[in-house]
Amino acid sequence: MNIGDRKQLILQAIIEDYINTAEPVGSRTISKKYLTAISPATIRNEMADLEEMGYIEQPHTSSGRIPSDKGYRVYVNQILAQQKIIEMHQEFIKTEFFDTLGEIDRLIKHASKLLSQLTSYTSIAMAPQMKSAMLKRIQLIKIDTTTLLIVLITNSGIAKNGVIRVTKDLSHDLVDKLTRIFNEVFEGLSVQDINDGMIKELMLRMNGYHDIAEQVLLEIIRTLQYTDKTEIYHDGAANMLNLPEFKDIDRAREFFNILEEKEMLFNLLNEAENDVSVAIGSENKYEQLNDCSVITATYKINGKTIGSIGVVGPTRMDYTKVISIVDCVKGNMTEILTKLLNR
Amino acid sequence: MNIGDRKQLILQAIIEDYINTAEPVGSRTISKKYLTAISPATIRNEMADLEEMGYIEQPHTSSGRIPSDKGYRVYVNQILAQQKIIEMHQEFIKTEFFDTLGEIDRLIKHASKLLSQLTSYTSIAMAPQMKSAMLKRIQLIKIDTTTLLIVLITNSGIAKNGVIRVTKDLSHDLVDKLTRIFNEVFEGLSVQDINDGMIKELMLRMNGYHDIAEQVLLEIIRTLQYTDKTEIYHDGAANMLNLPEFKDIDRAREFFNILEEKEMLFNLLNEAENDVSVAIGSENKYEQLNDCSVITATYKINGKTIGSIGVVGPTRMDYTKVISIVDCVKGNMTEILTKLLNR
DNA sequence: GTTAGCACTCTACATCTTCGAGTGCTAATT
DNA sequence: AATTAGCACTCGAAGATGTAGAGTGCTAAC
Repeated sequence: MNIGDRKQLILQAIIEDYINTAEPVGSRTISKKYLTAISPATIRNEMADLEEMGYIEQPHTSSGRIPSDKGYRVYVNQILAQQKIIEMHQEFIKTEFFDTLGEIDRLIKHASKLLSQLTSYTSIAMAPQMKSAMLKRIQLIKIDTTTLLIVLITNSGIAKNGVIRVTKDLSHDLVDKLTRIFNEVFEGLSVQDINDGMIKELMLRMNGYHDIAEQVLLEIIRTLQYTDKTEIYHDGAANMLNLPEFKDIDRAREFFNILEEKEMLFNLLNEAENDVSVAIGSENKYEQLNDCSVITATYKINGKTIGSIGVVGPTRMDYTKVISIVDCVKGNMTEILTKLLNR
Repeated sequence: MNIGDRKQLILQAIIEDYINTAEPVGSRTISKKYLTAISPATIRNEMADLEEMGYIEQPHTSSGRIPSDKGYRVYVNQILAQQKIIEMHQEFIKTEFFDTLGEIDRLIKHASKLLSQLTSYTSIAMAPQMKSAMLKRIQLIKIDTTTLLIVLITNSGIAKNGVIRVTKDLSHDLVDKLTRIFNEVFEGLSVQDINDGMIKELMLRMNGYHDIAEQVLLEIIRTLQYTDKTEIYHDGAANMLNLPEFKDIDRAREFFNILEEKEMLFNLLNEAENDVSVAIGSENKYEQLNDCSVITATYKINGKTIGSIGVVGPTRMDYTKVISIVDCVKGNMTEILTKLLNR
């Protein structure tokens, strides 16, 4: 899929100029600012070719060209292939993160803020996913005669709470016994791993307390799933209003609507691949994002993917910069989380 | 501070028309739509007086009048005094809430969504404040050799977690003993109540484990305070972009910036008074909100205020409707929470 | 005290014009 | 054969102009 060296250079020039100015780029500009050795006329010919091939577009006759999604794709692939990831802000991000030891939630929110500040776009981030996390420990605590607190602790050291109301007054000994059984059956498993066999075993051992066992089990599943879909953060939404592409109120409103659809953000982040992935304009599965680009990456603990972060910006996005930053933030999160867990 | 019956009627007409249309209101409109018995000329005279008194303003010579903050204030005071709170959506809100039994967080988020949907403005809501909540129970759980999970349970049945890392490997018995001491010293108190005397007592009884006691105490305080300032939700921000007053991107950007300042939202909600309070335009303590109105109310458990909710909209806001809705949602939250706790 | 009448003001909107950036094509140049 | 200069043409952005309409304040009549 080689499009020719000179064409490639011209495409790159168009993209980079457009990223900076948000204005269609003309042949004269390219000749003057980027490729002084080539005359505007020649560039015009090449641009006609590039347009025919679908890499650039003309908003109207007699205006300059703007990159198409396909054009950006070529450009981004080049960046990704060349591992052109710059050590930009590397040091800054590192020091920023070392200031936020503490709870994981805080780390995620901090990462989100950092992403939006550094990129000047909108960041999104999901907290560690509980559905696939291994349960290290389940603890039932009796709060009062009818209330039971369920504390779930995962292998990654994250704790979540759920509450159930019971009709019988359970003795402390019984609560301890239930706790023990739950741990023996489910320790080391994730919610996804639970199958009928285990439930049968649980019920067998819970003889006489089937109703409570069921209640607890349901609450465990509900707590974990609820957490996953709701602990989604975003930051820097207001940044978007600085961009010329959002001077149109309708577009802006659509964008802000997306941010309030947690479900959608969840799906976006859930598709993030191992490393850094980029979805450009129409490549996005949601129509509403068809003139945005989304860059996502996953963070891990001990090599296991547990959540993801991302940046949403206009298709006219400074890809090199944003990819670098997302990559770097993801790397630092992984590092910190792993250290935190193993120390 | 009686401004005269007819003037009052005219002011009211101006405000109500302006709320609907967002256009300056002229004398002819009032004569035709509201006060058919009075001629435009008379109304013009009265309007000149109202303007002199500061209740209405003229954007430019030869345009209609718009209400000033002072004008809105008179209008709102009237609503509040007459207890003109309508039973609007009462039934709907009630049934909506009965669908969300479960965790308190969920309830708050749901309330926030409901507020923004019903009002078409932006809602804000804070989760129950932990700083002033009474601690019912403190539970330390050993996760592994160096990690201790702290579970805090308040009187209102809300649980929060904190984690600390310790250098010594503590035995289970010791952890239980520490748990017991912490409970004996702090049960029934709020963080705010903690004083030097208690810390001394704690240290005395924790002989030999001062460092751990201190670590736990700090983490307790930090967890509660952190929660308070960060668990602030908002919803319906995109609604604002439908309003003509936000067609100006700069104003919109400013507004969205406010929403990302959790600190500010926290302070706004923290000032909410018992019942429903209204801050109109320049009455707001933050300059950025000078052309917005904020309506807040507090929700309670067993008669004790534990958090608050609010709606932010343009000064040209349908006060009657919004005040009613905020009042009603607050009432339902209080009811549900109290029931939830006492059953 | 109220109202009709009128001259005046100001904005919003539509129309027109101009300017400049950019193009594609052709013919000359390398 | 590839490149470039030259030129006529296109189109949008921005300013200028004109007009209609909504609204006012004032005066004089009711």
